Amino acid sequence: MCQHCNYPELLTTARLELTESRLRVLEIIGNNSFPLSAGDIYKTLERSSTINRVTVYRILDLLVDHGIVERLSTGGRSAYYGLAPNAFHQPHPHFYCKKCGQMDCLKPDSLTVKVEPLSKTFPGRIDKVEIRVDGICKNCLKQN
Amino acid sequence: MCQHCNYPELLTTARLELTESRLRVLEIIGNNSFPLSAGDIYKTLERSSTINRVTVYRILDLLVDHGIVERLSTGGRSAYYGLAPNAFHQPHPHFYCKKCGQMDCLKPDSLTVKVEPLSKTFPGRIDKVEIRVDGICKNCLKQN
DNA sequence: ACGGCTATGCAATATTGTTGCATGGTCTAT
DNA sequence: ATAGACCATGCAACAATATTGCATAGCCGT
Repeated sequence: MCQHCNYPELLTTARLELTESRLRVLEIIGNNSFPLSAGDIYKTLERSSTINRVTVYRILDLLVDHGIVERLSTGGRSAYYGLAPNAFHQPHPHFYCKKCGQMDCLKPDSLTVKVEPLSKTFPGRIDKVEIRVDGICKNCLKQN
Repeated sequence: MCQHCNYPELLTTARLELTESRLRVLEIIGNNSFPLSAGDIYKTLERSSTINRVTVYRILDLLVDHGIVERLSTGGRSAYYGLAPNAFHQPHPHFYCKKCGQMDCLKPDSLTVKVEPLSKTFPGRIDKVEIRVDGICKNCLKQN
């Protein structure tokens, strides 16, 4: 849950038309404390009113392209989405539970990496560094 | 290309039946300098003799479960596979080119992360830490 | 050689994501 | 206010990736 982000403003600042669907997608992502899959987001939206699955994918692509939302990979099959780093959100690593598929955010300083040495010598363009911890979450450990 | 790994031995040490198909899958992964997708592996195998796509997926799952092969996520849609860290292979980060989908291995010490502080306080089980750099590779940069 | 276990194949299905086209709404310039 | 252009959304079909259930055939220990 983000106390600071103004979602309509995030959209308009990126010069994106402010539509009901886009705002709802962004709110779901921003108000959730952990990243969600496209399917999760679609199902949540569907509960309150109808929206097309394709529209959700397109909005997600759009938000990612404009740097408002971040697409995260998991140890599993589908991508997860969370608010992209901005003035209120530092980049941070994630934890993926191999058992239940839940993805959690870790504290920004719990794991850090120095990119400079690599970026000085790397011949390509570096856009971002993703750190993901895989394992079994507390809850799933208990169940065994 | 791995000069040190004995592939049949890797299989038998893990108490896995040594079959032609498993060995071929493992050799393809081990002899390649960068991780491959399941589809890549399947296509390569198909060129020399027939094998079922499902068999490839099952062998990959098996090798991952037994810690011989490592499943890597990408910024893209499918998982990639490389030799798992062992006596001859240190864990290392990877680079994923968003444009061509090529996945490359980076030097083990090019980016490192200290896990201990996290593992001391984290309530779940930590199996591995994956570091992936996303961007555009040298070749794709040239093409623009 | 026999019985059981395992690896593989095949077909069907599931999941996730994408594309092409139609429609309807919004914005801008007149 | 209206026309034209543009854009967001929906719908259907498709594409890529992965999984499941069941059949078969091969291997292994007795």
